[in-house]
Amino acid sequence: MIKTVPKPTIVRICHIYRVLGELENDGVKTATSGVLGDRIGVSAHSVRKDLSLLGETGTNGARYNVSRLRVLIGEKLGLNAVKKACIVGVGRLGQAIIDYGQFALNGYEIVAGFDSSVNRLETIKTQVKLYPAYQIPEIVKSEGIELAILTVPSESAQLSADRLVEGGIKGIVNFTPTVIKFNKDDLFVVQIDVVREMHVLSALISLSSKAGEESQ
Amino acid sequence: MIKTVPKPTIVRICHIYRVLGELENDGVKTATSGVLGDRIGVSAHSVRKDLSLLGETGTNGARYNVSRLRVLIGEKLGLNAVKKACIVGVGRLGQAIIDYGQFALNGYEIVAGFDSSVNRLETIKTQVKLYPAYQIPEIVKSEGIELAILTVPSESAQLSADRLVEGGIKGIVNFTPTVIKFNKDDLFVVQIDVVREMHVLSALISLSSKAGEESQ
DNA sequence: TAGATTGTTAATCGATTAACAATC
DNA sequence: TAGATTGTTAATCGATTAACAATC
Repeated sequence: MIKTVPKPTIVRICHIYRVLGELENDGVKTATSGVLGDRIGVSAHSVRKDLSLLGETGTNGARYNVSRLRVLIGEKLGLNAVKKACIVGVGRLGQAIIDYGQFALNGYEIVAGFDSSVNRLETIKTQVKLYPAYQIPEIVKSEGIELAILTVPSESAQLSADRLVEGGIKGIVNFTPTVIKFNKDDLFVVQIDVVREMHVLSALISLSSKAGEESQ
Repeated sequence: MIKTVPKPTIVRICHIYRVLGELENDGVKTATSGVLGDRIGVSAHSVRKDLSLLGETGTNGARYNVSRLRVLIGEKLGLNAVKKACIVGVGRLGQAIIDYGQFALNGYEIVAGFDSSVNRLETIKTQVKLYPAYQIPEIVKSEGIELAILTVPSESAQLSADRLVEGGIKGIVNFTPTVIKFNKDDLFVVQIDVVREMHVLSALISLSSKAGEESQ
C-alpha cells in the first residue's frame, strides 16, 4: 500500500514542510500549490504531484490548509517528534553550527559534542555537553541519539563514522569531502561540501558561457 | 557540437576532479573507473558514462592517467583557473567558513567579506578585507568577483543577493533557507541548508522503518 | 453559476544501468 | 595471447511536465 516516494520528492516535501512553518508563523491560513511552488522554486504541478504521493493531502478544489498540511507531512515523514542529535568535531565549523541554533526551532536537540582533542574539550565553552571521541559509541547508545553532524578533518571521517555506526546512529550529515563506507542498509548519509559546490558553480558558469559563444 | 551535460553528471565529475587531486597528491599515476567510482560512491559504469560525455578522456583499453584526466576535466569545466570569491555575512558561520581554508587549496581566493553590522566589521579580526554591505555592488565589480558565499540571516538573503547581482556576480552558494529570486539566466545558485538535510534524513529513516514493518 | 484549484492519469523527457565491441 | 579496461550504443528505469476531470 505504501508507494515508494522518489528521493527528489522527499527533498522537496521537506522543503515545503519548512515553508509551511514560516507561513504558519506569519499567520497565513491557506496556501495554493502555486504559492508553495514559488517559495521552494518549483512549479505548482510539481508541488501537487509530490503531495499526492503522500496520500490524501488537500481537498479537491479547495486550497491547502497550512497547519493541517504541515502536521500531515510531519506525520507521514516522521518530522513532528523531537529527535536527538550530536556533533562530532567541535572545531570552528562545528562550533558555528552548534551556535547557529536553528536546530532547536526545527525539532532537533543537540545533546552531545565529541572531539578527539582533549585540549579542545577543556578550553571550549558551549552549552552542549562535550565528550572525548572514543566515547561516541557509548554515549550515542545511552542517550538514544539518532542523527549526527560530522565536522571532523577529512582523514578522521571514516573512523568517526564507524564509531557512530557502532553506537547505532541512523543518519549522518557529513561535512567532510570523504565519502563514508558502511554496510548497513538502515543508515542514511547526506554529504555537504562547500568546495564541491563552488566547483559545480564554476562548471555551470563555464559551460553556459561556452554555449553562449556557440550560438553567436 | 557541445552536447548538453546533465546536471547530475556535472556534480559527479566535479567530485571526480577533487578525488583526482587527492590521488595525485598521494603519488598515484593511473586509476580505473572502478577506483574512481568507489571513491565517489557510484558504479564504474556511471563514471565511464559521465566522462565520455566530456569528449575524449581516457584511451580505449588503458586506465585513466590521473594528472592528465584532472587537467582535462579542469579545462572542459573551467576549474583550473583561480577564481575570486567573497563572503556575505561574517557572523559565526561566515567566519568559520573563511577560516576553514580549503578554498585556497582548491582554486578559490576569498578577496572580500561583507556585513551590514559596522560594529562587527570593526571588531572582527580576519585575513580577509571587510566592507560594509552597501558596497557589495561596487567591490564585486571592481575586484571582478565571480562567486559569493551567502551566510547572512534568512531575512537579508534576497537583499544581499540583489546587491551581488547588481555587481555582476555569476554564482552564489546560499547557506540561508530562503530561495533567492532573480531574472538573469547567467546566474547560478546552489542551496545548502543543514536543517533541511536533517529533515531529509529523518524522512528517509521514518519511511524505511515503515517499509520494514510492512514486510514483516 | 463561474472561476479557481486540487488530484491523478497520460505523455514526455532525462538519467542510469547493462552489454559489448574496440583496445591496451 | 589472455585478461582487463575503456567508450558508446541500446534498454530500462525513474522523474517531470502537461492535461483534464472532479470539486470547492
